[in-house]
Amino acid sequence: MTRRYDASAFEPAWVARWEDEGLYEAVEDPADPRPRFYALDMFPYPSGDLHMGHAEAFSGGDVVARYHWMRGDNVLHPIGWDAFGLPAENAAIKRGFAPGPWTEANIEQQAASFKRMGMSFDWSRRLHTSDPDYYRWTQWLFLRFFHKGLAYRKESPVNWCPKDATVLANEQVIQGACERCGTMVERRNLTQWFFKITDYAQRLLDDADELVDWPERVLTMQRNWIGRSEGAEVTFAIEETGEEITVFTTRPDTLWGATFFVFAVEHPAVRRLAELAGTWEQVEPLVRRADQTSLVEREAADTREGVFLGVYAVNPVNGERIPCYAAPYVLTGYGTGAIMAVPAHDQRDFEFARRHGIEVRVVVQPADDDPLDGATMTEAFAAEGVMVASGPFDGHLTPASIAEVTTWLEGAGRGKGAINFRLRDWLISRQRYWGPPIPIVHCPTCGEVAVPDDELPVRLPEDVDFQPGGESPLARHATWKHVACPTCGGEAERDTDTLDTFVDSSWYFFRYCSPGYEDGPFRREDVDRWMPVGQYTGGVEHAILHLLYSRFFTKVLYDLEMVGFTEPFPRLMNQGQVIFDGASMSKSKGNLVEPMPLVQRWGADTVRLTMLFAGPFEDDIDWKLIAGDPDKRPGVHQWLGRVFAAVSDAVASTGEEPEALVRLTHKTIKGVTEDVERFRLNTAISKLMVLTNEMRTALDAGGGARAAATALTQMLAPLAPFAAEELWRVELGNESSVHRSSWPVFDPALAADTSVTLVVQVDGKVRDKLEVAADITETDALAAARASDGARRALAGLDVRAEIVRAPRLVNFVTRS
RNA sequence: GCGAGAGUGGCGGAACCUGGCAGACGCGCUGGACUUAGGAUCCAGUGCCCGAAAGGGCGUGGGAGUUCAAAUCUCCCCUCUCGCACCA
Repeated sequence: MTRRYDASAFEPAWVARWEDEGLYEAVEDPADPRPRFYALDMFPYPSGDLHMGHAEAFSGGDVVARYHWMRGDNVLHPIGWDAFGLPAENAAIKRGFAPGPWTEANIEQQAASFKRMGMSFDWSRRLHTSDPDYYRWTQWLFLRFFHKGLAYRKESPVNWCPKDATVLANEQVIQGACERCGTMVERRNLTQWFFKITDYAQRLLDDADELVDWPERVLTMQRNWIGRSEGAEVTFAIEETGEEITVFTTRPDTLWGATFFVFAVEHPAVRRLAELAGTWEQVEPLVRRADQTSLVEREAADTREGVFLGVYAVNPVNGERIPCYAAPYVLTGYGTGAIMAVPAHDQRDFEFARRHGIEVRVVVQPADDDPLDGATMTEAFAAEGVMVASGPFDGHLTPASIAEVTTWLEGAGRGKGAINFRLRDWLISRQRYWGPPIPIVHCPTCGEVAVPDDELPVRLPEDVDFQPGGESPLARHATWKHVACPTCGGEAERDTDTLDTFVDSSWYFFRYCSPGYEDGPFRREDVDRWMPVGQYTGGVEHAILHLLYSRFFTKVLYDLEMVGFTEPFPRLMNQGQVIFDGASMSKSKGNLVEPMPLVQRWGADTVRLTMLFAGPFEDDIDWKLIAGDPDKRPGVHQWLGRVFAAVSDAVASTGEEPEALVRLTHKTIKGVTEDVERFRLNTAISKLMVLTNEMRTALDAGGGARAAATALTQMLAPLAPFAAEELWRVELGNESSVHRSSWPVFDPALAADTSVTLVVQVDGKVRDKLEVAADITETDALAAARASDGARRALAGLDVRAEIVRAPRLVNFVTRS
């Protein structure tokens, strides 16, 4: 009987049945001979129900996990929630709830939605980062960093979001605005906790070369973020005080062209030097303004502003005295916060020099062009050339001379080769409630003291006014912070800041390997058995933040001998964003489309297929363009209807399976396998559609299609797990799940065509097409082509000068010379 | 400005890795069949132009090049998206 497709009739039942059968639990038995495969999805924030982006990302990840099960792997496909942090906390406060219960409620909702969508998660390993059993180990790991000198506290200018009332990491500031709320970030001098990620800058950069299965754009973003520059450090002396100020430059070959010297306005020497020289009155307004304006305002401001400090620096290569300025265009966080300025060969210095009437001295001339004149040039010359007016280096060619000058500086004790990174240390403390308390006690006599491991977790109190307000809510609690110093027993105070959410999410994938482990964050044997992750799937918005931090964590844990590898995610897949009519979806815009109502109406398989068939997984999906009329039946739903009809008819069919269908079945297995391996799910689905159409043709002609139906159902299983299971067990009559069946294999002999289309061209234009045997000889192919109607017509009256024969695909007659 | 990626029908996209039938598959649209009038289903057509048809011409952002042959390889240009953005 032809079976009608009605998803609601069986999808919920399979959810329950799969759970009863424990179908998706990873097997821990070390004696299990199957290869292990760790399919990891970036865990979600519980800030509401699932959105369309989750539907796409997790559908893709689920295909990978299910495919690997069918390939015979022992698959670990866990799920958890990134439950701490600003997104959840802000959403809860906005709605008048406490973050904890609100987060829990969302998690339950998302969990139910994931199950309804047919995600093959191993629920026994579920974790929440806000659970004390989890954040205990987040704190424990923080202390390992602390003891190793990789977690430290310092006062420095930091990013402050006035709306969220907390500091932010550099990575959380997007174009000068808070990553979360979009408010312009301010700069404040505060004492904060940092992770010393800069110690790992070179390794993060070097190991990126190994990540060949990462999207190129993500690697590029990470490399740019780390921002390595090679150059030299050169020490200048301040004439008036004799103090030495070191600068970093990538162009030591232009040292002889330095005609002024610039300090960042925040540089600690600025005030002292200005007061000494009696210029503080002129300098102070600039310093104060830079301190108070937001980063964006500062960048948009007069870019070549600056004030003469009244003192002079001595150029170590020629003893020349050059004026010192303070200017906002020199950044305090990069290099040493002071620069030598070479206006002839740096555009920024050039503009500053012209503005302030400073000499522009050319020390590199273009090799094959008219010589430059510093007095008249209109822009800096940064290209390669010949060094001039540079003492012992006159005539040397740059950039080769950079290394020569560096060596010479080192020999003369005036400088040394140096490497600088753009990457800054990771600011991890937050003045907010919803995160793991930093497990440190501040003691007046002992200083910063680690909370002993056996006193972890330092629990987050629940009786707290968690409204943000400039200091951490934990500081406002009446009693929480008062403790005895673990070292001396005297009166002391807990650190009242909490850890950045990204600390929680930098190690969760290790915890999945040892769920519930009580003697540490994870067992090394477990982690080394499952990891590195076989396939990591998630959004490109984490290209820098989460992925860089997780790589950093893994390297630190490697150095602590807690894991046996240095890269956690060798294979990364980023799904594109789901947008609507060119804009991001949001409730305020009224263009939010949520997956669960669609699941209710059309079924989970339809939602999964819609996302996966829309285009390449890594491309953005514009819902407005793919969805069509919301009241019309989606195309993939119609296809599933045809699949149900074809498979059920095939079961009832008694005829012989036609050769063309057998052949197509094997070709499809070959093609779909390749597509799934390469994550090309849109084309995998299209190939299954073609097979479905061919089955229909065969059945309508009275033929059989049972083998095709079996293969189609199995290949459908990772993509549309409910429909495939229903067909597999009910229509095809199998006892056990299609999701534990073996992925079909193709017979190469049957996957190859016996006859192919021979294209006949004249001068590269198609003039005829012939069906020929796949093993046709070149001679026969040429003869057949020559005899074809199309060729005869097109060649009439023309001389054939050459015949290109590529049997069995093509023959091209060339008539032109 | 620097870096990365992308430009193919009315739409999403396929073919690009490996040069050889451009437009698979689906949506939409047009015409038809059927009917218990349904979220139907099925059949046919659907790049553009000329033509009744046969057939022909044009066609993958633009321009050059390599080649018997270019969406595909090379170079230049244009446009768009994303990321970074005074990083010395």
